[in-house]
Amino acid sequence: MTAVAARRPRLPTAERREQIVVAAMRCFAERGFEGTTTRMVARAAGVSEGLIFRHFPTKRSLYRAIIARRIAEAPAGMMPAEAAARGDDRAVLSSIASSLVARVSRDPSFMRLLFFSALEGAPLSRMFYQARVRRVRSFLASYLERRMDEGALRKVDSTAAAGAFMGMIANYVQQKHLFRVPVARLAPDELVRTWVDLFLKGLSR
Amino acid sequence: MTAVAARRPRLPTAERREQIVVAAMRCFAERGFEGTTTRMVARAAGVSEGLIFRHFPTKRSLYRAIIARRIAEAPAGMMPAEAAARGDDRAVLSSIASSLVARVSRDPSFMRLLFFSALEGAPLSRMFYQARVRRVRSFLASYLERRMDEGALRKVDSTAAAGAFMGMIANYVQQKHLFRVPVARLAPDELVRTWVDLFLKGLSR
DNA sequence: CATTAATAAGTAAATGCTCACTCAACAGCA
DNA sequence: TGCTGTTGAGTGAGCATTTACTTATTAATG
Repeated sequence: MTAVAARRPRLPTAERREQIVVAAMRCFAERGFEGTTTRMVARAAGVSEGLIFRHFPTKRSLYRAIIARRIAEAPAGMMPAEAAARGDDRAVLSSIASSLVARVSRDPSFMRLLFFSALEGAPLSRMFYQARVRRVRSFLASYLERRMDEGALRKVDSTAAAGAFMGMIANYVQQKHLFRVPVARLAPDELVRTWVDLFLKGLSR
Repeated sequence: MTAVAARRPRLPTAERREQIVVAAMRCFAERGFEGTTTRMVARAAGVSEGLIFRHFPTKRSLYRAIIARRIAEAPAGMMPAEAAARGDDRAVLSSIASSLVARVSRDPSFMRLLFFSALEGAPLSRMFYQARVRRVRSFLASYLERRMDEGALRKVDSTAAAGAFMGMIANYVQQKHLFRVPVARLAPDELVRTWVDLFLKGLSR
């Protein structure tokens, strides 16, 4: 974990900065802003505490850099345009659900960071939420709305419906990776199918 | 907020303890364990910092006392036994949903505390979760299972189904009271109806 | 291609401040 | 008067941040 400096590993600014950001991300995701000390970050990055402040003026600015970077990442697979274009409800919903489950399983620190930032009231937390959670729901809501207009699904409030679907998934990943409680007998792909079936049947005419 | 001491208000132990606990609950819910200082708690309770340590040996023990107390509270209305007994699906689901929404609206600090404790890895956080979240879901899962056995609902994994329903609600209250983003066009009771309709139709045979 | 001046990367050790926690003294009540 | 709830002034530890300094890399010059 700790990249111990094997004798003076002088790095160019960008690389070192990257290294610090990566280490800090792990720390902040694990213990939150208040729960993380600059000493911990330095240890995790394998550098001296002072160096952190050469790259970032304050601890808070390091935190901001991390959130900003995660905001910038693209939510790949969670807005399946093709499936949406051809009106394949099942594919749209499955894609959203399974890519969300997969993404969080691969990197739970992301979700932890999201929740920490919301709870601790970081200034960027709203943007964080908008960029990474809201957008997917809006995409789904628009899609559902269109399908309702086409008469393929029964009419209900599209935002509420999209929220309901996202909630099924969110609840699962939260329990699994945030509360870390045993969560379901079903395998992830069976769960996804269950959600999609339930939801589509619920919206059928 | 700060109950300023109007000249030496000597209180019996139990009362003073209560007062400290209540103030500390607000603080910890707002900023988490790491983000709260004993000074803040003292201010909020209107007592000196020293007094806190006469009633609780450590900051952590105060935190534990709070979590323990919240574990002990009963989740009123969220396990509607009568409606369940007479097999009124709509009443069971509506009752769970609307009492959860109402409870969190009335006291959002509860949910914040739950999430903080999970993220910060408080020792009691698992019990907290079990007592207050898991139990309701288990209740619902058993109910659904029974109704499936009776042939009133189609057969799906009851735990997954219960989780899906709870997720719809949880997602909503989280967005509203934790992320504090604008969340739905619908009024709470309309939302509840939408969830229940969607879910029951999804489980119909 | 040396030599060296300038700069960038790095650190250890301070700095002042805040934290959780303690304690001697005091004030209200039986 | 003795008991106890209460205070406010401590205390050392640990925090984010700064400083003063060392060492590696680059660039310019003869």
